[in-house]
Amino acid sequence: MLAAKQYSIGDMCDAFGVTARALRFYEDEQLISPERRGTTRLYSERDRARLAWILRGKRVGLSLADIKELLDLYDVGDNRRTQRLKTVERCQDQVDRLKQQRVDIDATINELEGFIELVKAQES
Amino acid sequence: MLAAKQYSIGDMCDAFGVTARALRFYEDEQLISPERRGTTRLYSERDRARLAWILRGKRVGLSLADIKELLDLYDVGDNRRTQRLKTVERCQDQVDRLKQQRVDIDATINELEGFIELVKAQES
DNA sequence: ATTGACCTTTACGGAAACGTCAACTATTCG
DNA sequence: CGAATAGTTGACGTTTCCGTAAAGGTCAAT
Repeated sequence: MLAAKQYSIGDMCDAFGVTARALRFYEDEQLISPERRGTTRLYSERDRARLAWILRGKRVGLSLADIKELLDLYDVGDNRRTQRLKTVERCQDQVDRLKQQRVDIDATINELEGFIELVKAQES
Repeated sequence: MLAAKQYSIGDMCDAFGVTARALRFYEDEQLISPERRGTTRLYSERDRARLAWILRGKRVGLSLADIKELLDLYDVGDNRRTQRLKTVERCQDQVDRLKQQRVDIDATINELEGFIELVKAQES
């Protein structure tokens, strides 16, 4: 047992709604590094988890560079004190950014919803 | 009285933290259209309000094209029924997108904060 | 009249994040 | 075995959002 599932690039595309080109690009940028059987890529559960992270990161406006940095931070748990402080700092920065972004989003939602009501309220 | 305040492009840059290049670009893209005294741009309060909208739109991940569309919708209040329905529909789409984005942001914040705690918890 | 600050237009440049061929290879199905 | 299907690596193209000169106009102050 324990036959750690593997997925083809096509499987990944279907599952996540991304193109193969994008996956290869992420690999070029070192965001994921699937195994190879010969030249063919084989994605593991871990790769899937990372991809999910990547895509969510993108949706919240992180650059691929940001995402790579955070994923790398996740990977190395063996930090020394100074490094760990930097890690925390970088993460905290992103958290702060995201919180501000949430404020902006709420404001935009409110404004749009207000406008929608206003338009709806016009008699035809 | 009623001397409707005007702002130079430099004023706008200072007030909003954008470059003049950006403002001219937005004008090219028809997101704002300040008056001219000769060739010099004069921004009104309305222009300021629009710019605030633009910048917040950007921060929440809208493209300039999206923003232009929404601003244009705001402008024409004189719609007919079918047009109004489309307006509402387009706005609602954006609202839905933003709500999903907020979910993503919350998830990402949680994950990052969890990770921060984890890193902090390591004894040095 | 000259300097300096601020403004103008036009135009080329550039990173980010892929899309889109092209030209092969590897595997599989009938 | 031969065609179809899925995968591979470049290499160049595309869109968005401005940055960055280049080359000069305007106006107040010295």
